[in-house]
Amino acid sequence: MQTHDRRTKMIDLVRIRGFAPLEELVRELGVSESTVRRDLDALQRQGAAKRTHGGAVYSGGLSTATDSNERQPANWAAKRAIAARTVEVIADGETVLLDGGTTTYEVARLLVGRSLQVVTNSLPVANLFASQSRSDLVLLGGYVSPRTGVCLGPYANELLGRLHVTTTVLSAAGITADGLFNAHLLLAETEQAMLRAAGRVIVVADSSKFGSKSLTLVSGLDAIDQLVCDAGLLDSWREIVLAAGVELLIATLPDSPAPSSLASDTDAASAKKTNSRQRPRPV
Amino acid sequence: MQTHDRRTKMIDLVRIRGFAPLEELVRELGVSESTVRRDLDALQRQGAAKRTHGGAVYSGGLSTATDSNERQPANWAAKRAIAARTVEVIADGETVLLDGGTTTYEVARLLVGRSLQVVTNSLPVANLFASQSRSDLVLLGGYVSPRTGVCLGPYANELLGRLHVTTTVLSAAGITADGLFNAHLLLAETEQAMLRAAGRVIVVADSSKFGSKSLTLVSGLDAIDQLVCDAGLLDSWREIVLAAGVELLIATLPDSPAPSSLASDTDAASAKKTNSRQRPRPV
DNA sequence: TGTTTTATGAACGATTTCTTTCGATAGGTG
DNA sequence: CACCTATCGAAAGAAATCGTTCATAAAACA
Repeated sequence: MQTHDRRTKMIDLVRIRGFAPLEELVRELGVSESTVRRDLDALQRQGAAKRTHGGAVYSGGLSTATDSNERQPANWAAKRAIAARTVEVIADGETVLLDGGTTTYEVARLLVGRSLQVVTNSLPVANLFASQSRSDLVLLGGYVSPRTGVCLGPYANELLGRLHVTTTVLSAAGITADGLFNAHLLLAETEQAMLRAAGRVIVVADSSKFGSKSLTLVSGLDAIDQLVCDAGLLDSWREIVLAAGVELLIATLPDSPAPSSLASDTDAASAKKTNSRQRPRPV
Repeated sequence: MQTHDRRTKMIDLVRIRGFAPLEELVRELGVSESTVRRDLDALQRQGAAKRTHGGAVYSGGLSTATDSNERQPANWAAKRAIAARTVEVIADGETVLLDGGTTTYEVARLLVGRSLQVVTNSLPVANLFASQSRSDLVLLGGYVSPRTGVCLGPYANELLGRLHVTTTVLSAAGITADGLFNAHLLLAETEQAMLRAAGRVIVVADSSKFGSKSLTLVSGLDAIDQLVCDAGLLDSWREIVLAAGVELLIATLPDSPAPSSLASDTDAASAKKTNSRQRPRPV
């Protein structure tokens, strides 16, 4: 077996499994430990895999580009908080349309396990729900953008034209008084179709998005029903948003209620613990 | 922070990253190493994660169910050989439509990195190409089947009606003289649409599929241009296939590191090596 | 054909991680 | 108030992994 073939097989194995222990690679490829280590070094330099203690993780795919690497911790905390606040206003049984983007991805993660009908154009989001049987999943088709993993193009827009969802969760690259901006022309068209398909439009955007325009205008602020943002939003922006008739939801950082309840890990005290969630909800 | 919340966050982190080093979990969750280990043990007993040296891998999703576990080694080797033979008859620059299924997934793996236009209804296949910029990717939309991760339904079929591809690679649950069979009614319709969209139809099926019917008939043998199978195909089936005007491609196992032969090789080689090492060559 | 380069496997010390064990703290219970 | 359980953090020995080095074999090359 040649070196190149072996490395191809190796990265195949790592990619399929997501993580491959070194010992397993040694066994399945029939070469020595040293050779596997050297190959993994080469694959790591090449960017296809990332070595860890005991093996290697696949890092060539979308997963690395989107989430594995470090993001700004502050931004990440804000996104998580926004996502946690967003899922509070989504009820079980709804049909939810999820846009692409890191913030909507966080929303999607928190929705996994809920009883929902999910519609999305994002491949990473679809992967979250694909294995679940709790929620139905509808994927918009079309051309898949390599960098972001979202489906674009006329097919996606046309399919959207025939769907109606109760709630659309939309992301944005920038927000000004003029409305929502996005960096992709095709994506803007798809998002406009998402707006038309929605009974309720929720926009998730951290405060850093405000005041910055991007390539193309998606829609005006009046198309938005609810906007979820972190507490860093300036008062001037709050006024602008409220003046446009948008309900503003501010996510607070310290509180992070995980709505997903796992099965009883320890049988004893779980019943009492579930009561620990205290959130006086004024109606 | 409560134990349950912490474990929820932990499995979230592991799921997002695919692999999470222990040290990273210690840092991000703000607890001691011992606690993280104990939690990972619990999550592993629960089946949500799998511990490895230095961290944990997510094991709750589709990846585990579909590929990480062991498949039948014989069948797997046949599928790989079929896939290797199939990609030989696919030229760069083609527009290839890839069906769902484990064999077509192997074909897809070997096509990653080629310069192609790929159309598929399979989420796992799409994930293989999503990160690549070498090949364009078009994903069929529609309802996503939770178990297999393929897109089904009228939307997928309608989109297929407007596409034309040079080659369709189709899988089958069973093959008889009547034609191809499949186990899903909706999938059969989608595959019929795939046949109509194709300039050339390649069916990949290992020899165990022959002679077994399944829920529904997809098409007759005359719709097939090329059929790729392993060498275990009986002559009687070969005649039937050839009589239907199908070009038959038999996949051979050129490099199959069978464990028995590998072991004997190792023994012989080690004996020889030991001998030569004991007698150093004079310089 | 002889030389150079590359690839491979084995060994050893250094480093890291794992498991086990122990003590401390918080919260519930009689 | 005393007791008990569950959880957590820390330490130490055991085990596994990593990086390096060296010798051999194969391949590329002149």
